[in-house]
Amino acid sequence: MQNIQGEVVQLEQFVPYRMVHLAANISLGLSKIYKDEFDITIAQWRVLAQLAAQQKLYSKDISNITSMDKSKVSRAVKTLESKGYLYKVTDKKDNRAAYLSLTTQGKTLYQKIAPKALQWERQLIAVLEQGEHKKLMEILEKLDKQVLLI
Amino acid sequence: MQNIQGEVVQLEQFVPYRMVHLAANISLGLSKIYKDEFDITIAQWRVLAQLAAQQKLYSKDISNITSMDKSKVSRAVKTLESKGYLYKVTDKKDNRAAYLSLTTQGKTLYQKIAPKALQWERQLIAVLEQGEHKKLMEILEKLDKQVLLI
DNA sequence: TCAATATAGTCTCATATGAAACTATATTGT
DNA sequence: ACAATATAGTTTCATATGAGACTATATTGA
Repeated sequence: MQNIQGEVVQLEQFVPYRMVHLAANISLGLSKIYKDEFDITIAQWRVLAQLAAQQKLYSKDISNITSMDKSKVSRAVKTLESKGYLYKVTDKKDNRAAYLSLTTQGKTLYQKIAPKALQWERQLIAVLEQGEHKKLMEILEKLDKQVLLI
Repeated sequence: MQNIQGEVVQLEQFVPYRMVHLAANISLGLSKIYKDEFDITIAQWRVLAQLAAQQKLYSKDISNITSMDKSKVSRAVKTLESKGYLYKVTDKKDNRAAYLSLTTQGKTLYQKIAPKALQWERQLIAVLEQGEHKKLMEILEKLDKQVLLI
């Protein structure tokens, strides 16, 4: 039986692995808040958060901004609408498209979730030293741009 | 209609979102290599990589190390076995368990994938400045530990 | 000893997923 | 004008997923 020759991927030192692994754990931890306390999926939360930041977006915009595919956005929007958290208004200039906006109920939901999400984030980054948070954001920014070019 | 009051989550500045978003893009980019060129899923690749680093692991070990649940590992192992990339040997001390090892064919596959994976990683981190790679790994390490405590 | 409990790994089931087909509408080029 | 093409958003379909049931085996404690 031959031994492994040539280059070896040490998964613990392999950036993609570490990144994906950490993200999965973050996603799992944070989604507990959405799911257990508010019965909201991560996709739904993202739509909610985008609309909280900017009223009147097309589904397409949300899809572009968040990199979620349009099926996923469509489903999240449908559920949020059925629960009364958002409403659609067909664009008069283009009958295929519809602007999405949060209802009062949707904004209220957002206001309940947002502080808890931020609190969770604070607990997470509490472990970082002075300046590391900013450094992390810079690095993520760079990698975000780079990954699209590979 | 009320405006959004209180704390607002700026998704672009929200560490969990940025992390998960980047990881999804990394995963997508890298998986193209496994999938298109070698017809291997990410889960299968992880099993392969763990066994390349350390022959003779239980499925349970791989599950623990990689944080993949046991169903996922079981399925990945089953497929890799059916393709002749690994084999099982029942543990004589415990008939429930089996050691997994790569076949020669499995090692060869690994040797083909590993350099491409590393090359992909090099392209990714090429965008980082001096010292940022190391800094990133330190931060990921800290966050990894912290996320389990929240 | 042997009943109760724990564990390794597989399988089932209900749900989530993305790709691509599809519907309806809009835009472009001749 | 109108045929060809493009786009917004929904739906379908085949596959992937995790939770938990399940089988077989091992360990613990009375």
